[in-house]
Amino acid sequence: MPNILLADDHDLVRDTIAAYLETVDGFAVATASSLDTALAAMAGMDAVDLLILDYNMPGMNGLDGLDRARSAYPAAKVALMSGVANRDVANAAMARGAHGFLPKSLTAASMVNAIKFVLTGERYFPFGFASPEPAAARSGAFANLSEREMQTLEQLCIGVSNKEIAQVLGISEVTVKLHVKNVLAKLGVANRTQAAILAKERQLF
Amino acid sequence: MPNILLADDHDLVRDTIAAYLETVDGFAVATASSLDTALAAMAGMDAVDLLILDYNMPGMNGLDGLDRARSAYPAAKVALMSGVANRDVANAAMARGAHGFLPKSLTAASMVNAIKFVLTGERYFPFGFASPEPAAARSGAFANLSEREMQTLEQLCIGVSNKEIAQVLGISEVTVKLHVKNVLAKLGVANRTQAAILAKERQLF
DNA sequence: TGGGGACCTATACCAAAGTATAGGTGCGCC
DNA sequence: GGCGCACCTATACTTTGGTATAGGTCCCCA
Repeated sequence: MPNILLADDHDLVRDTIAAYLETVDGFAVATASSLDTALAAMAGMDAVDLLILDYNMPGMNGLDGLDRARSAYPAAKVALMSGVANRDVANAAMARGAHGFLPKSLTAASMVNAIKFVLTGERYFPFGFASPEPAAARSGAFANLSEREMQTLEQLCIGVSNKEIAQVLGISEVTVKLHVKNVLAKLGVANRTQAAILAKERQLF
Repeated sequence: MPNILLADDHDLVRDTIAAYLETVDGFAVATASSLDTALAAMAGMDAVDLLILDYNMPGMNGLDGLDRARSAYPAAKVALMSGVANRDVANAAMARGAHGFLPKSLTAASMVNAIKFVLTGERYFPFGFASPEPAAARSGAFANLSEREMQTLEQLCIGVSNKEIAQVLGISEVTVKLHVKNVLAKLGVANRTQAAILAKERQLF
């Protein structure tokens, strides 16, 4: 029977989640309303399998609270939970050794699955946060690019010169410049570097 | 009892994984050695809960095979498996609707956990692929960059001109050019675009 | 006390990038 | 046929990027 400590300063959120985990899956769930009370509570408890910390909670101070919890109780798994789920925060949390990142946008069922997953020793990272809005990738400005312009953009993402692009595509350098100019205009960026960055961030190439 | 179809052209890999899944967790595992035989096999089977496709396998043709499988059997969950696990491929696969990406670098236990996770309806994405080797990120060439050079690189990743960088850093454009030149040399790239791409891929900014 | 490295500036030069204008072909569509 | 569009080429030009060389200050460390 897994032992869970859930720390969140938002009473309603904390209690409802705790109740759900207890009734639906029989987890033993203790609660706390701040990082300090959570750490204090762990001192008087049996081994806690999983500590769930709200990212916005007194005492957290960003991800410092994560470090404090991990160094105080290295044996416990620690997952971060956040309502204002930000991709960078999620990445940083995982990089700092969190065992999971639980956005509050998860469904209750998914949260239980994620918690179970973490309890098996795996690290849970919600896919939606790995690559931001993959649906929007080819949409928007990228949609109006012609075929040649897409090919040109692909080369831009390698960082090669116009001359090299001309060789690869078998056209003159002048034409490449034309395509590049059109790409920049359609994407609304100022130069080839920005175009490459934009395409890279959208995971196009 | 979950029904799994595992398709991989590498006989040894396929059979050992299948045997492991069968004996350890009692999954019913069928196998195939190519995409076409896998799709054909599904036609004659009871509902398959999970289809696991090797990324490098006859008939896959990159991620086209994933699309084929998903459109042929929309009800089945589809996970991709790959030995030459590449972050971009993993992201692209998930963006195209894969329910999981299983690098062969996973331990057997982790793979089972991941498969169970996918079978619950969640989407599994190995954390290590979300931000590629965060440990190695600042390593290598990036380590020898001086503070100013890092600041310069950060600006390069926005795609701004030398003149603008000069304004932001409060130095002359000539000095910026110097820093840029040093950055390019230390990173071993030919121009600012490649430097920006490299840093972006390493998730430095 | 004398390097050495990070940092800054300057002049000069050439290559590359980007803009502007003008024109040509082929294709589909009304 | 005429129109628009994607595509190609060309000349001419300005701006930016990148290299080379030379020199300066500051600070740390042997």
